[in-house]
Amino acid sequence: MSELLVRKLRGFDALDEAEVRILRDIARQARSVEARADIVEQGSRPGHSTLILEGLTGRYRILADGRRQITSIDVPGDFVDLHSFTLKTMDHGVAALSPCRVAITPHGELQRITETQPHLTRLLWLTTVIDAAIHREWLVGIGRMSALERFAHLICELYSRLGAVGLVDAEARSFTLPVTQSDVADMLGLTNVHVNRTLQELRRRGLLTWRGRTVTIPDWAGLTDVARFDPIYLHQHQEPR
Amino acid sequence: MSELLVRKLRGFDALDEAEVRILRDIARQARSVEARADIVEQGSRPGHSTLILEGLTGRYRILADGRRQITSIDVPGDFVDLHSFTLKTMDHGVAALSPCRVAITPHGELQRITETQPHLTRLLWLTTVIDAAIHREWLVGIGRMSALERFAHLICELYSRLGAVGLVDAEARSFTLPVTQSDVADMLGLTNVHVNRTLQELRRRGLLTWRGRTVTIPDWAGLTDVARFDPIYLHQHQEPR
DNA sequence: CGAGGATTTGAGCTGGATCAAAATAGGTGG
DNA sequence: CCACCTATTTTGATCCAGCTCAAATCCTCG
Repeated sequence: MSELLVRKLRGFDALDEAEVRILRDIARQARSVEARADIVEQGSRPGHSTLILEGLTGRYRILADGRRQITSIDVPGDFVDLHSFTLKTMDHGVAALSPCRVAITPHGELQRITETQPHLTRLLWLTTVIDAAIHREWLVGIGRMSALERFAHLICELYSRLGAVGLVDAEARSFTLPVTQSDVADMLGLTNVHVNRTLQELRRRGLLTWRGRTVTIPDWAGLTDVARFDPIYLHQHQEPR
Repeated sequence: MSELLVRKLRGFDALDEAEVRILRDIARQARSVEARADIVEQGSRPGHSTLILEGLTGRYRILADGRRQITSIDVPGDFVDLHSFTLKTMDHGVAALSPCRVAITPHGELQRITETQPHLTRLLWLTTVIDAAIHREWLVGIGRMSALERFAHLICELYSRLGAVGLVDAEARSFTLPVTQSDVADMLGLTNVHVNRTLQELRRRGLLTWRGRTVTIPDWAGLTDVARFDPIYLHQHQEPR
């Protein structure tokens, strides 16, 4: 069930058979979630962490006056709230951005892994540390880059992350992005109107198309150049951890 | 030497004597770092993690054209790069924002803790997960809040975090903030000019004074109100982890 | 084939940027 | 203790990227 997780962690370090067995067994009770439904509520104290099998989810905060900021997007193979295992209380919500399938891992199971599987523990720790690295990258984007640069950067990031779990069409340089422009606006700290205008500029420059739910990148070099995209922050390479 | 770390972790969960002994012994080779010097270089592969004993440090990225974004600020008792233990390669730099004293913990030591001290491992993991929670809070600020709101929020956060390690004057509601307005600008994603104007507005409203290196908060309720500050994201309370 | 959500366009506005210069403050050496 | 030097803070004037509000258009899928 959680083959994607195995695949993702193998991208960071080799796994032995016992570890693979544990990971294959880690996620239970797969269920479907409809688009826009909350998967984890802000302020809740979940007794399990949720793994995405299909679809995209977003961690978000809504301010009193309705302003929303999506602080991260998660893709299949990601835990949306592994951090709730040590944090205990959710300081933000997690919503399905598209229809999703998810599975859960009881925190007791994670506890057992920390007691008996130090290497696996370090790898799970690593995934939360990479979440933080992505947050930092977004901070640099929202804080210091233009709308055009950060939209381009987001697309580069998603292409790389989805690629790591085999969810891109490498031939066509395309992937499925089943979210609205308003969702993208809440990720980039922009309005939907400005996201739309920025998208048009990316199209005009021949860097991107986005028709239906499919994003295509006709000029990867051009896009990474505009985005100043350097994938090291994703740490997608194997080494002893 | 790392009494502050003990104090900080005790704020999250009770520690037994063996754990306290390990933590007291964890940081070695204290040294001084002058203001503005790099403590960890972007792209480096440190063999140890650095703990702050005194002073303030910032994690930062500089873009090709010189724009700088500080993605987090660390205070005494914080590891500036505990994440480098699993990440291996630094995807950003860490600089001393003021004169600092720091100590180091070899990664081999951390490795040993993950092999033999699951509870301590979870607490160290927790500190990195709280770093991420702070990143998310900053994202909400930069993405969706005004300059005034986020400046106020930063001050509330620093007061809370410094308070957790005993570095505020609770009587006077003041603390030492030995950084420049340009540093604050790079934290908030603003220019130094606008930070200055925003500071004047905070002063005018009687929410804040900042003379020399001392920040005083004459009206905590007013400041938290402007900032929409809710400290849950700092997770500063004891519970079994 | 219709309806409601999503995208797109238009027009005017504003928070924060930019550029430049003046006023202060902290350190330092004499 | 003073004079000086440099970094920092503050002010002023102007500009612009992205916002707001409002109204089409265009999908999509039931």
